[in-house]
Amino acid sequence: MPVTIYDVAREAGVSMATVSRVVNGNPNVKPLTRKKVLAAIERLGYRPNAVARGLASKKTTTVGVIIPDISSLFFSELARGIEDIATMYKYNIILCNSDQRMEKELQLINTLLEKQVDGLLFMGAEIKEDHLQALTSTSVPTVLAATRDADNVLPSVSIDHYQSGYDATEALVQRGHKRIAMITGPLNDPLSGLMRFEGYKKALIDAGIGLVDELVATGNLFYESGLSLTKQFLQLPEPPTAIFAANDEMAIGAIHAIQDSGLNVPGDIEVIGHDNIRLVEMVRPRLTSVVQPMYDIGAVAMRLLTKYMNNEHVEEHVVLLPHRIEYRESTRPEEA
Amino acid sequence: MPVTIYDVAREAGVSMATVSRVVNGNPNVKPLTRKKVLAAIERLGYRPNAVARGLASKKTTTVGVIIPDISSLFFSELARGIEDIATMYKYNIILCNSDQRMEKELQLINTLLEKQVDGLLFMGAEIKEDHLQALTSTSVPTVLAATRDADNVLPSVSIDHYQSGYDATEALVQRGHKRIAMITGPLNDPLSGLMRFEGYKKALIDAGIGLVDELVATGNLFYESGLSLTKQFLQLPEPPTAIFAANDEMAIGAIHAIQDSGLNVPGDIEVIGHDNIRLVEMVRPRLTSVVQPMYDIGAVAMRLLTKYMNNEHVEEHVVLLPHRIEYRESTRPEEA
DNA sequence: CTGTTAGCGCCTTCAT
DNA sequence: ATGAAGGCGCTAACAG
Repeated sequence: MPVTIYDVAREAGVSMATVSRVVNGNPNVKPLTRKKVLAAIERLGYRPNAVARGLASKKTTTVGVIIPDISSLFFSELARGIEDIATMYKYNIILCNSDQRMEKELQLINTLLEKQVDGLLFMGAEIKEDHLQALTSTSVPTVLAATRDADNVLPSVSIDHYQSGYDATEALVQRGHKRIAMITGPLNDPLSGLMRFEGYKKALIDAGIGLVDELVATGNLFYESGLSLTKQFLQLPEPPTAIFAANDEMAIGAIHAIQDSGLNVPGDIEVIGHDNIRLVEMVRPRLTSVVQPMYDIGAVAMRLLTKYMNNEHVEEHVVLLPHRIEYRESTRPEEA
Repeated sequence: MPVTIYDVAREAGVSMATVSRVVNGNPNVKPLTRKKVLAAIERLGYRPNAVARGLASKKTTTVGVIIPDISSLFFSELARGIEDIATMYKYNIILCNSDQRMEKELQLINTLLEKQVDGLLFMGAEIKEDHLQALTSTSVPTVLAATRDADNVLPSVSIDHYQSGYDATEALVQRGHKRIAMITGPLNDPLSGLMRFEGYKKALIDAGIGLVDELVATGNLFYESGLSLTKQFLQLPEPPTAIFAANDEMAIGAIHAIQDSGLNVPGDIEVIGHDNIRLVEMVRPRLTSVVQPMYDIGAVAMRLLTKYMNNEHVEEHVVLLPHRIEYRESTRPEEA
């Protein structure tokens, strides 16, 4: 039923090799011949079969993308960066949600390899030995986006989470705060969880303040957890005067908890978030946040992957993108 | 280099057909033989080539998904519903952003068909003749999600946008309002734009209020437009006492504009949004909104698609999911 | 229950 | 510049 390259060849009075050449833009075709073939293609409504092409050429122009949760504000932005660059380089993406479940992740890697993707883009929290094993035992190139394996064996694109945690805390220190609370992410996440927390601790120590256990709480990155954990902070005999939350959603929860208790942000308590998702502009006061360039991470990761798929030389296989703090109304102007 | 079904056959001392059978779970294999084959597969680390399988079987277990923008709060939720059900039925999805540009949409349809997807899930605003043409001239089944073509020629899953606009407005009418403003979506979008607006008009007329031009503004669905358009409303000699925004982002913008001008929500002005994205819980006051079940629309659309791909009988090819209003603090309790 | 044999639609040398 | 022919790895009758 569907028209094949063979039908076109017959219609145009040439061989299938010639049709293949014009379809693939091979210059070794006489203009007149090309024209005939093009006409036949048009007449028959020929549409190349990418699966057949994939089998013959061993390239699918498709990359697999494993993402924790596409409905997340954070990851969907990353995904957009990935897809845009993929499109630019003529790749399509197969998108899979992993919910960060290791078993699912490993199974997805396998499925995607079965589908003969030309490359793999992996997002997740912790990269364990099993991941490395699965990802390095194939010749299909892989790039990690917004994460990194401990020994930097895999190419990756991310920011320095230790430093970003440090910077956020330091900004609060510089505003004269002594009681700076942190709502961390899950600590089994080495980067967005642990590293940001480590940065926080170091900044406190460097400031001669030191860590106070009661000012640290571990959240789950969702709004509600920022809300409830902050309420607990507020019941302390001596509540914090500033809060650093490991992501923006929790930071916004913190703001609301503070406001609900009749206090003012930033007047009574300053709040700083992390990631700078679009939401930060959609609350009052607008949230000061550490900018993690999600879109760019996705875009750069995909670009890097194209280089590997193309066997191009790459200078640095671990790229750290810069971060910075975007100041808004949830913090006061810095003290002089 | 890679191990093929043929290698496994040799290793196990059987024919490739037998290997194929055990790989595909065909019951017509003696247990002992199956065991031998499985052992050989294990030993060789065989991984089936889905591209070859696709060529031979004419099934790719992959569906194409065309979405306006995966980074949107609205569509990413839809996408998650799609992907979850796809996974449940063993399909993978190729995800493509269209930005609702017709040219891009048509080109994506073509690319996805070249890739031999088993089905197509389309999201977008307006379904034009060209779309219909492209989508109906192939035997690959298509389902529209969160949209619908005017003549219902294609299967679709959505809500009744006319009714939802009507209901939102009526809720405001019932609260005693006479000056009810609406911030519409782009009116070239027949459903989320035009239909909701039509519902609004009808509700006003039914209430004996009638349409007031100065109380209608067209936004672009983004927060900023809700913010700025509401500011304009507030400068009217006689500002509205209630606002219905065509989506939640604009509604939140409206709330902030009202608050910025020193007025109270819902005390001075009530606000109602549309869609019920996760954001509605993350503002103060929390936003009353018309629930459009994004996740379910995606899930149901995908489920419907599996039926078509499977040649199952379907009762109703146009499904309208129910909507309702979730009341929160941006509206006052209904007057008795 | 198992093996044989054709393709699936295209790319890609290798000749010409 | 063009054609012929051999796969790519697997499924799907069809025999047996």
